[in-house]
Amino acid sequence: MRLSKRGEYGLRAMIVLAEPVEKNTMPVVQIKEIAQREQISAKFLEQILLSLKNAGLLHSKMGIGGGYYLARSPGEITLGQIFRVLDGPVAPIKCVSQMSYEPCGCPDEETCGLRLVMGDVRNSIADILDHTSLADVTKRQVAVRKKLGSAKK
Amino acid sequence: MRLSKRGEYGLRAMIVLAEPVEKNTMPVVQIKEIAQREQISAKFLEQILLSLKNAGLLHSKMGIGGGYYLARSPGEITLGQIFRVLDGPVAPIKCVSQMSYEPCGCPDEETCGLRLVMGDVRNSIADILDHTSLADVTKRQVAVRKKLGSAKK
DNA sequence: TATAAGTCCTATTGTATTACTATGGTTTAG
DNA sequence: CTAAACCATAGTAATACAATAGGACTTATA
Repeated sequence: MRLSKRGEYGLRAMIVLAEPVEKNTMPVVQIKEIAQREQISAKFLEQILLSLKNAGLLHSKMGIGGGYYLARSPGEITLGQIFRVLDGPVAPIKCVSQMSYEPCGCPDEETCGLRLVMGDVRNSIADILDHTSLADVTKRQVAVRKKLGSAKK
Repeated sequence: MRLSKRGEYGLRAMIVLAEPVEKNTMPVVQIKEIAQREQISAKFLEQILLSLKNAGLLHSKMGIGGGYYLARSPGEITLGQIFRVLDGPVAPIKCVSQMSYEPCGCPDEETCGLRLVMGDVRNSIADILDHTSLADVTKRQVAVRKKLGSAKK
């Protein structure tokens, strides 16, 4: 049930891109900077960000001083949107996918026990991913940092 | 976030194998019969059932009139156990896996926003899979069948 | 206006995984 | 003793994944 590197890197990058927006600093960030901070190949990241741009989640500025920035406010971009662009449907099997249904091969879909359970799984994953925005993530990060900071020796 | 065919077929087969136990009929079922009912390659299914047997979830009887049967009662076998044998860890990324943790590459694991969210995802998947037994599945199937039956024209 | 620093875009490559297929063996009921 | 069933390993074609390569395009600024 795993997240691809593509998805992982893309989500990481989007979280990084949300930070300056929340802090009201310069929102345009370059590929190179994200790649360094997150320890990933700049070239690989490039094509991931490109996908996100083509999907309308990012905008970019070309030329010197250019880079990427979020197309909408962090509160309006959910992890589910990002995930689906990079890793496709959330559902474990196609016959329970809301966004891109396809029949699976079972004899009777309506009474298929596996389908019932996998439907639940899909819903609980989608619930989290579609109700967690980039703003929520940074908020949680801040909370954890504060907690760790106060517990420091 | 998808379930492999291996996992899908294995889960299907286990659900089939739980049926006769619940009905108190002969619990030993042959590969061929499962393969036909679920429309899958008998040879492929054979090696899936073998894995499940080696993992201790199934027992088998050789020779004429032989076949596979559940190692424990349907109420004591969870989908999570089956899933992990066939598809590995439930967690989307290794750094949130309870059963087989490995560090991922992020600079600071404790404050990694992605990790926090993926931890939630892992837990909600594991909650469902580890708290749903084969008995639960057949129970649900029966309930659905009854409901559909009463609604029939 | 030349150029450096950035994004844009496509193609290719190497590797790993997936989903089977093939083959040959072992065990046991009848 | 043999047919029906399980046991086990190896191979393969297709696909997806992760990354690399390289050139075209855009823009700030000296």
